[in-house]
Amino acid sequence: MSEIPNEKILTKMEELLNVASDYTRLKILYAIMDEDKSVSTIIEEVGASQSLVSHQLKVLKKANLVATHKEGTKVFYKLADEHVNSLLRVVQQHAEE
Amino acid sequence: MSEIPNEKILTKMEELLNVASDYTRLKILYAIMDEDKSVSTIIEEVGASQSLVSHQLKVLKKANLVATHKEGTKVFYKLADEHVNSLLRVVQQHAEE
DNA sequence: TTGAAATATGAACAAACATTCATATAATTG
DNA sequence: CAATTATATGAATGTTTGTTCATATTTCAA
Repeated sequence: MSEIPNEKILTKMEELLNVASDYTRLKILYAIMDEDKSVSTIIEEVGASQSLVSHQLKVLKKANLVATHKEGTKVFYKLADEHVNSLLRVVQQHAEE
Repeated sequence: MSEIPNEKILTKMEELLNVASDYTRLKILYAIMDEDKSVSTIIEEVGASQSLVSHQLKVLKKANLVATHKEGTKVFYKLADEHVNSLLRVVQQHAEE
């Protein structure tokens, strides 16, 4: 029997889903799925404005979906863990049918 | 290499995630995870108002996350397919760590 | 140190959304 | 039919949120 999870878990789930449920952020997540990339590269590949990408990267970071490291003036982003991958795969499969 | 999915797929993914990313709707989805239940039962188990549950059931139905059948005056809701289960499982696992 | 390149931040605004309250519709029973 | 139970709908509202524009910060090179 799958009971309804407690409030804390549900709120966390809501947060993760909320952060993932945006067109621009989804694109960003896919862009850095295989290898980490600099913000400028992400901007190119996603095709959104510098400001928008930066704002959304901040949202993703705050929710711990992505991690960063710096190299000179560049900042590289990558997926934080494997759960994000799994999530995207499940959702994509659903969307493709 | 995982390319960024096309616009149509991304929009569908965004929609699914959006619909799933709400506290009340998450509770509803869990309530009907194992067996279909009538609206009144869902209201009890979820602990939200009649109107709210009804509104959110409509959202879930429109997005094809749930399916219904009628018995007399009662309407029973169940999860539409296995993807919804998988999604909830993946997200819950992420939230529990 | 001046300039340029890369990234972040803040304000502003329209659009989307969750919830409530009141009311409507549908089915059943007496 | 009248009354009751179960569910749906619509309007109203306060809040959240995605996006843009303008500006700030950081790092490095000349």
